[in-house]
Amino acid sequence: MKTKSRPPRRRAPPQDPEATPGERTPDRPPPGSGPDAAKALRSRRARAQGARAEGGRRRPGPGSRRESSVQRRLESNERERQRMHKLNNAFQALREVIPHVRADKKLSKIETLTLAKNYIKSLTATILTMSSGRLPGLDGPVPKLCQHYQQPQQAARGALGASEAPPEGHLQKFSTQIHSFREGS
DNA sequence: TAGGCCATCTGGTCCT
DNA sequence: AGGACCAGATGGCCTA
Repeated sequence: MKTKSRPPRRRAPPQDPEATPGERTPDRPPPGSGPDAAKALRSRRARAQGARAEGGRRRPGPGSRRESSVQRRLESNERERQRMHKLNNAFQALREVIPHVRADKKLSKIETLTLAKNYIKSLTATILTMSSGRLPGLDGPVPKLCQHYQQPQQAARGALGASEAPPEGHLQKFSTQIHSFREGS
């Protein structure tokens, strides 16, 4: 897909904080309408959505109160932006420690998470394999790691009836995934 | 042009 | 009460 990282984009100028989402694009139906609305109302998300769909624009109070609420919204937007920037920095830090083949191709977020998960699994499997190889004088943290990973996971497998890949399977899966990402699938 | 990915805005809810 | 978190909505950019 993407072959190179893009420069940071600047979004369109901020919307009027008093405008409801439905007002932004008249060509899309307001959220919460349609056959799924009744079911969705039960969830927390849907309740929020429903409130928005009502289009109930709060009557702004006197000028100063309106201004302060606009100000609060802008501050809140800024905090949210900062929060997302921190999240993106964390994603970037994660990308930098995951080995992948195409250094010029920026991993997407979902690719980063998926590769990281399988990378951790493969490293864990490697450690477990090595530590079961009767290394002399090995009584440090590795046997503890063995216990930590083997016991709960076996218990969980038993409980869920799930079939987990053998240790070498993780490495295989990770390597396969790297190559599939390289090929852009 | 469609689809994927992303940044940003937004309002509800949770947490301190 | 105020900030953090969350997820839906929206629109821009890019590639196939």
